[in-house]
Amino acid sequence: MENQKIADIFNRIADLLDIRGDNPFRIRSYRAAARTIEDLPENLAGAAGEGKDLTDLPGIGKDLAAKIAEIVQSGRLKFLDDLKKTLPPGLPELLRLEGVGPKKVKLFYEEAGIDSIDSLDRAARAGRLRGLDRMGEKTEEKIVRAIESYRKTAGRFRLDTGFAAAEEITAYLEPAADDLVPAGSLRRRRETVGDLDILAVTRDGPGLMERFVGQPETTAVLAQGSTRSAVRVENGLQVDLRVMAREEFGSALLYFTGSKAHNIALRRRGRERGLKVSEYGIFRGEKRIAGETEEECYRALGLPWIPPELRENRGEIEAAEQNRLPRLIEPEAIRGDLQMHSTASDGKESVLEMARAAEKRGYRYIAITDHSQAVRVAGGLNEKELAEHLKEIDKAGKKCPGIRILKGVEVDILADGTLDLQDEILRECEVVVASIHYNFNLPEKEMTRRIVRGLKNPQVNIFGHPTGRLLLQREPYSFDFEEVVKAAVGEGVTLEINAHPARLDLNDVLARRAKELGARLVIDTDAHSSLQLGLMEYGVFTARRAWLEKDDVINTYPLKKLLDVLNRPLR
DNA sequence: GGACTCCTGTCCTAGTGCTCCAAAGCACT
Repeated sequence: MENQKIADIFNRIADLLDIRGDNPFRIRSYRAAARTIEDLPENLAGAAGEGKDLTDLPGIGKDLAAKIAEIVQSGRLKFLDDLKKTLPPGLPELLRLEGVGPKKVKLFYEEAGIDSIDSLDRAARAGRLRGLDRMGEKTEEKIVRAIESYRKTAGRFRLDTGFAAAEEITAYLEPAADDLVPAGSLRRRRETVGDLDILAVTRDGPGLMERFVGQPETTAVLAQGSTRSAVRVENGLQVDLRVMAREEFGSALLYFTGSKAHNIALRRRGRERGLKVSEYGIFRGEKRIAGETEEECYRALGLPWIPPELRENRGEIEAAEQNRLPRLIEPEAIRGDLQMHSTASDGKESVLEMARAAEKRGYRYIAITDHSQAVRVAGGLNEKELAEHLKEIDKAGKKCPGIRILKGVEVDILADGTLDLQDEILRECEVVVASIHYNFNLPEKEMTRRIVRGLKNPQVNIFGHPTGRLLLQREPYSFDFEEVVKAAVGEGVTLEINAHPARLDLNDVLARRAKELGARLVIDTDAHSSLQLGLMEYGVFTARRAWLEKDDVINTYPLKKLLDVLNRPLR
């Protein structure tokens, strides 16, 4: 069992208790435990199985340890099952709406009988909320907007959720298949996935299908046939399995990888050449001329193989035809990570622990960039504390000679565009990441001015998570992207692709545009624990979707060249 | 519910801005 699954159960309990108005400290305990479990480098179910004492973990006492044991053993938790019965099933979902928290959910339910997104939507549109305590017209409008935004992304899942599900399912199916490849938007590494398409080759189709629909995760069988079956699994994701013959595997993979726009363009191209392109192969008349591999399918269409990340019909077919597809950046090209946190602010591990973990990954350098004072929730540092912390970083550096630990900070760009720390201390840093964590709601012009002013500070090297969006959760703040990129280019500021799968910010489209405008990029994990250093691959996926090559990304550079770009001396 | 300790009772992550409504909920990692 994945740690995430146990953490999800605790978070669900916290949500329900929150809506019921339970003891806030009890609620916090569940959330704290969930976070501890998410960040755990080892598998909790395994540890529990070996008889390890789970109460040694921070925030896990006797009660929660027993609950974990129950989850590991039975896959369920009676406490949660009982708790669920006390409230309508649609209530927790309301918490996903921006601007709606437990207090409002409780109010809506108890005073207006609202028990789902749909009923809330109807009530808000009918103006039936404004009679409630502290509710007015503005709040109604805000809720309608929040629901619209939520619905745009409902039914989609973050890429990491898709990966975890795909891994679990393919591992389970492996004994019954010769070949097994997840296709669809997951293979194209889109930031979110709708459903999961898995392709298989096997000599025993019915046996594989039996195993697929019977997997322990299944909550509903949507379809079951000899070549295609579909199920819904525990977290709501729909998974399709398709069994193909060996000779059509390539064309099927091509078809099911998509995107739809890419496929349409390929089929049109085929038709122009007198060919019929389908998931079963490429045919001239009745004769199959390609189908077993993707390479031969593309070749039959007069094209080199196109990496899945580019298959969006955004110019990749023309580029392939003219042999000028980009040489996309590879994960192995990454030499360091320029944004991460330590215990000095809200990270889970010390500078030294982060450095040693990064060294193990083969990195040559990292930057420790803890928060500045404005981010109080994260224990951000003021000038004096940062000065002390920089000394600590130097000390850690001496203990870990195999990797260069750059002194850094993630400083907030305040609402007026000034920075949250004085220039003198920023000058002591080798990497200054400037980011926005507050006042997201400025009008576009004001926000643009604010960012540009922030980036014009000569100490700033990197603009962190530039749009501020959280996937499936929070829209980006509004600003003039082109103007900001131009300012960044002019000031020598590098734009971040934040690799955290909840952010992926810049996204693929904007990162590509930034490159076109002459910007340099960096891929950072923003890790809050050593485990999260592994999120780098998600940033690389996004960079590949943005057509980026190795040289577009500064943390592929050797240290000397990197410092040169950062305009800092090599010490 | 956990941690710490006073072994039953107490405290627990700080504080600010925003919004929208008139005192408080929500968001911020």
